[in-house]
Amino acid sequence: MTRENLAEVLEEIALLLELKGENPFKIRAYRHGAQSVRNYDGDIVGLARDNQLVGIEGIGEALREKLHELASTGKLVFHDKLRAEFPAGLFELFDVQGLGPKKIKALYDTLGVSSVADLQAACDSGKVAGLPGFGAKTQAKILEAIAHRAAFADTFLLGTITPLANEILETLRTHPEITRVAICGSFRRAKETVHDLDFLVATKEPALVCEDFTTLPQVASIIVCGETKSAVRLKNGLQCDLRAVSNAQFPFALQYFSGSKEHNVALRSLALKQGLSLNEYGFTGDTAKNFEIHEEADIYRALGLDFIPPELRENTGEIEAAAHHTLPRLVELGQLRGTFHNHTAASDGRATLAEMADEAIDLGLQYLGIADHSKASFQANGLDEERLLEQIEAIAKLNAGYEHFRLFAGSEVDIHKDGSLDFDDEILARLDYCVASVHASFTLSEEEMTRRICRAMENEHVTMLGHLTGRLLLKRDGYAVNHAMVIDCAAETRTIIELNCSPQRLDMDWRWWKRARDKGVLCSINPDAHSTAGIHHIGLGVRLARKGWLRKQDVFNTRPVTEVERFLKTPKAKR
DNA sequence: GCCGTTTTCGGCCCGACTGTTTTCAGTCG
Repeated sequence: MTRENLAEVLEEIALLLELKGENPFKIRAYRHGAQSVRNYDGDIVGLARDNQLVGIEGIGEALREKLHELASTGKLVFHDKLRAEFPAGLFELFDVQGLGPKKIKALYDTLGVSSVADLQAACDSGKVAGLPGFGAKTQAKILEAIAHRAAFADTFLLGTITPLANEILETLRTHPEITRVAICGSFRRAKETVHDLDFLVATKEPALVCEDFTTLPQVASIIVCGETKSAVRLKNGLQCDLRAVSNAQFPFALQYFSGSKEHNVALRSLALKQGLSLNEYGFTGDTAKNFEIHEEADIYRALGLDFIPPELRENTGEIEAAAHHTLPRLVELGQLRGTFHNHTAASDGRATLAEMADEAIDLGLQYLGIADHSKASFQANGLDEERLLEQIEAIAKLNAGYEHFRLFAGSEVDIHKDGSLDFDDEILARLDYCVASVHASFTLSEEEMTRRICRAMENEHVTMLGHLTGRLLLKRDGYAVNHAMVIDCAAETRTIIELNCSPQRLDMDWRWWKRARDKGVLCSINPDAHSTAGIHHIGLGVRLARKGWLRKQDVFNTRPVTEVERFLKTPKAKR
């Protein structure tokens, strides 16, 4: 049972209750509960198992008991009974854009539609258009949505769509009728994956701008186009929404559309307590006139809050911290002085040592850690002892030629199934540092995997732990591992944990960093670069580190080269 | 179903767009 399993069951209950036409607030409570489970920065599964879910926002008595049953027995009778009322295929209908619970229920009740295949057939035969509340246009839109669903994923990696997002942003910036522009939504909050891009513009000509948006060269089809809002599908399947507001409304809309929904609900209820109603256009209420709002920060200030960086807006304690003026000062890209965990052509990278170093120098870094694979990763052309020693020598030679730059000789050493390492201690001792990672035997039990990783961290030469779960976002889940125990072990053994910022990894997950930070565990923002371009992902890494509440002092590679050298020469116990 | 220095009951964010509607329901964010 994982955190995600728990959250998914709650989400599914919410869907089923929607189909039954239950009280919308009850449905929202289940959704909110799922979100709380996903975002909780602790061992939510263990707490649920031990029936210790108290004081967690959004989880009351009923959800506590249900989560306890689920975590301790692996099933939930309430859920099973609910599920038995509807065919399983009905769930996939929620993936079809434009279909919600009411329409799905109508289709099921009248036409017996219980899967996307049924729906396709019902549309093809024209039966859908004849239903009350449906029509020819609805039927055509459903067919279009089914085709889209088959052709594209509906989720994209933050790191891979960032260039496209910025390209559109720059185009909008040049529009003569647009004065301010921003990307909002989960992109701005640095969620690791996003469903769409939300563009916001300030303009005096909203309808014109909305129409122009639908003619961008990247657009494949138009979803909606109204007076102040339009939405399009790009050629790669990504949906982009545009909202057009006035200059005065812009800060409110920026705040509103940046979300998260949970953050906004909390913010609005806080505003209501102060006699203010907040929406995407401004404040209303008796005291609304007292505030001059020009920037987003002014809205937070009006509510007695410090400015909350978008990455933190998940309603996981940021509003309380902003009220008490205890928000962290988050790490910034410009504070990074170097980075570790980079590959070269010696293993499975593309560039040479010198090329990687030159790129790091161009980025303004003071140092770059090389960490090619070790011999057990033969699929990645891992280095054996002899090749590793040659690389150490090559690095020393290059270092002699740099004036204000240094390469660190390291290795991404495989953690064997039993927790032993792929190189002997004598070899590891020759390195400046070492990243230890799991690359095989993914199917161990959670206990075995946790023990395996902790054993590796106990090694004096293991400086940092690589990609904690091995997950590949949108492709495969990480292996089972107890995060809380690994974090505790990292704290005890003074082992750094990597934030692997390769776009498909972003591992360790941002939800765990606050806990790690509070235990005194250091983070290293590592790009796992396999090419010179790959080093640039440290920018993405910083965004995720910020999302994990990390400050400059929590991130090892913000330290200048001299401090890093001193740190690496100090025995782990004294670090 | 959750929550509370207005409340243990009665609230719970709300606006835009579309399509099928003669005034609004459903979906989405």
